[in-house]
Amino acid sequence: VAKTNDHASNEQLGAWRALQCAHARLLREIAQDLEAEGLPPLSWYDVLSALWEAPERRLKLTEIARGLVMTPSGGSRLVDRMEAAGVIERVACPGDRRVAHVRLTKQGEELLRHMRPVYEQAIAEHFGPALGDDASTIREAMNSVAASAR
Amino acid sequence: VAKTNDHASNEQLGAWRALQCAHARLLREIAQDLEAEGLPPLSWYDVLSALWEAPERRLKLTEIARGLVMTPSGGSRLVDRMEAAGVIERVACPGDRRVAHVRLTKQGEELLRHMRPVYEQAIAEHFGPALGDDASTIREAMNSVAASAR
DNA sequence: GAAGATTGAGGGCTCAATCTTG
DNA sequence: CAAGATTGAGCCCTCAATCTTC
Repeated sequence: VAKTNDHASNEQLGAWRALQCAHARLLREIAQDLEAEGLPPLSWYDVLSALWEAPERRLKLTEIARGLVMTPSGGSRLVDRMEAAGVIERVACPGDRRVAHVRLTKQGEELLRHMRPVYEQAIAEHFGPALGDDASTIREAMNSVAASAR
Repeated sequence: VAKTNDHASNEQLGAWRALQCAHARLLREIAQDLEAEGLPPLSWYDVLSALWEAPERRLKLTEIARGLVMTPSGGSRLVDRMEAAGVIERVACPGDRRVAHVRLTKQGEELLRHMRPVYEQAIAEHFGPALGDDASTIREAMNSVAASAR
C-alpha cells in the first residue's frame, strides 16, 4: 500500500486525542492515590524504580532524565529534591569526573517498598479493566511509538 | 475468571510505562513541529479545535477545562493568554451570569487553519506509522480508560 | 449554601547560558 | 571544541481562598 503520509487519518487523530485524555486522567488518579497515602509524586517512583532495576542500583543523571523523557536540567532539579529527602545520593563516577552517578539509598529502597503496592494497585484499578485482553497490543504499539521518536 | 484486582499484571504495568513514554515523546515532537513553524503550543490547538466543533463556536470555561483535563483555574489562565492574543473572547452567557462563555474570533479561525495541517502532519508522521492496523483498537481502549475515570 | 470563575502563592519543568572535564 | 551537569529566568499548571451569582 503506497499511501502518502501527508496527513493523518481520522482514526489516527481520534486515537491520539483519546490517548491524550486517558493519559491525563490516569496521571491524575495515580497522583491522587499516592498523595492520599502521604507518599511522594509519581516522578519519584519512576526514578526509584529505574534505579532499582539498574545494575549496582545506580544510573547516570542523563540516563535518568532520558528514561523519564525530561531534559537534563529537569532531571537535575528532580534529583536535587530527592537527594535532599535522602532517598538517593549523587556519587562520583570513577573514570569520568564529568558524570554524576545517582545511587539508591537504604531510605530510597524503603520508600520504593512503600510506594510500589499503591502504584500497582492504582494501575490495576484505573487502567487494567479498560485494557481487557488488549494489554499486550497496547504495550507493543506504544513501545513502537516511543522507539520511532527522533 | 474471578481474578482479584489487588495488583496489576506485568502486562498492564508494561503497557502503562510504554504509554507514559510514548505520550511524552509524541507531545515533544508535536510541540517542536509547531514551534518550528512559529505557531502557538498544542494546548491552544486543543482549545481552538474544541471551540470549532462546538455549536455556535462557543463553550463554557469549565467545559474547555474538562476537555483538556485541566482544573478550572488552569483553564482560566489559558483562556487569559489566548484572549490577550485575540484568538478567542469571553462573552456573557445569557441566562446565567456566573458562567463565562468563550467564543472563537475570526483571528482564532484563521489561526486554526494555520495550525491544523502542521498538527495533522505531525500525528501522521510520528504516531501513524507505529499504530499500523491497531488504530481503532488503541482508540477504543483509550476512550475506555478515559471514561472509567472517576 | 453551592456553583462558576478568578486570583495569589508556590511547585516543577524548559530554555539558554555557564562551568568543568575530557 | 564537545559532553555532562548545573543555575537563573521564565512559563504554565495546581491548590486554596475569594468573589459573584444562582
